[in-house]
Amino acid sequence: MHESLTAVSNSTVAGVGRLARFFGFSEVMGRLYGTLLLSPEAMSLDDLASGLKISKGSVSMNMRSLERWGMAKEVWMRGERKKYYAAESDFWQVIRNVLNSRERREVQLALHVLGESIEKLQLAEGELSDEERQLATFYLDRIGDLQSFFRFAQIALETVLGSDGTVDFEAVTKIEIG
Amino acid sequence: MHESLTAVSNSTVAGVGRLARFFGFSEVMGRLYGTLLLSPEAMSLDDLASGLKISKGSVSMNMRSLERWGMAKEVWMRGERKKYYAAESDFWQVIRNVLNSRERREVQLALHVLGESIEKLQLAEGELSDEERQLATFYLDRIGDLQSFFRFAQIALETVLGSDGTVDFEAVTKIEIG
DNA sequence: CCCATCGTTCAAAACGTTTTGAATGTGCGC
DNA sequence: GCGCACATTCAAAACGTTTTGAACGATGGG
Repeated sequence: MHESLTAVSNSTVAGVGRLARFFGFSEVMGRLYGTLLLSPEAMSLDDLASGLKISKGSVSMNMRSLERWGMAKEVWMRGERKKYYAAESDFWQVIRNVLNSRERREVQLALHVLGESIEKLQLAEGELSDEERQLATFYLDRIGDLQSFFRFAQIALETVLGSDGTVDFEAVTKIEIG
Repeated sequence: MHESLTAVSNSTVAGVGRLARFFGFSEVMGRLYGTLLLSPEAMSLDDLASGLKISKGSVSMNMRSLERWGMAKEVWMRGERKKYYAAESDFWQVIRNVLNSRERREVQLALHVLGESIEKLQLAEGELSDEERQLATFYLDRIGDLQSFFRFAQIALETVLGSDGTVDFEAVTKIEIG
C-alpha cells in the first residue's frame, strides 16, 4: 500500500485514540474505533488484533464497550462464524450518544448535590453560631458559582442534544456568566 | 464545627476533585482547589496537607501546578515565613484559562494534523493505483467528518473565550453539523 | 455429535501514575 | 551571617489501570 495511505491511517488512528482519552475512554477503544472508521469493510476481531498489535482478549472486551456506547455495530456476514464490526460512521450520532448518556448524568448529579448542599446549609442556619453562620454564607456564595457553571454546562449540552443533527443556538442567544 | 458545614465542605471538595479529573487534572489538584475555594482565609501548605491528609511534598508540587494554571495565587502574609495560597475565586476566569491554554491548542493541533493528512492524500493521488485511489477517497470522506467536528469545537471554544465574562451566541446563530 | 474455530473471561504480569518521606535547598528574623 | 522553620525535590514504594495469554465456553459445519 502507498506510503501516504498508511501514514494518514496511522496518524488518524493515533488522533482518534487521543480524542478517546480526552473523552475519558481508554486509548485502545479510540484506536479500535479509528481503525474501523478508516475501513471500508467490516473487520473481524482477529483483523483488529493483528492490525493494532494488541491481544485478542483486549479487542474482545474493548469492542463490547464500543458496542455499548453505540460507537460500533456488529455486522453479520453470512457463511461466516467470525464476528465483524463496523464503526458507527455518523460521527455526530456518536457524540450525541456519549454526551447524552454520560456528560448529562454527570452534570445533573453535580447540580443535585449542589442543591442538596444549599438546602442543608439553609436548614441548619438556626443551629449555627455567629461565626458558623458567616462561614455558611461564604459557602453559599462559592457553591453558587459552581452552580452557575454547571447550569451553563447543562444548557450547552441540551443545546447540542436537543437537535436532530443541527446545533441551534437561537434558544440561548445570550447567557450571562458569573 | 457544625455537622452541616463539614458535610457540605466534604462533598464540595470531593465534587471539585471529580471535576478536576474530568478536565484531565489530578484529583488532588481539584481537592486542593476546592479546599481553597471554601476557605475565607488563605491557607498554608501545612494547613492544606493536614486538612486533606496528604503529604506536604504532594501539596507543594500540586500547588505549583495550580499556580501555573492560574487557579491559585500566593498570598503574602507579613511577618510569616509560610507560603499562603488562596483560590482564584473568579471561577470563569479559571475556566477560560484552562480552555485557552489547553483545549485550544489541542483543537488547533488536531485541525493541523487533519489538514496535513488531506494534503498528503491529494498530493499522492497521481501515484496511486485505482484501488488505492478509491481508499484515499474513502479516507478523505471520514477525515472530513473529523474536521467538521473539530471545527465545531473550535467555534464553540472561541465563542466562550472571546467574551469578557459573557457568552455571546450571536456570532454563531446556527451551525450546521455533519 | 464431535471437531475446529472462534469468542470470552479472568488471574497474573506489566505498566504508568501518584504518593510518600527523607534529604536537600532556601530565605526570613534575629 | 546563623539558625531555624519552612519549601522543594526526587527516588522508592504503593497504587490503580491495562494488557496479556491460557483456560474455558460457545457455535456452526461436517
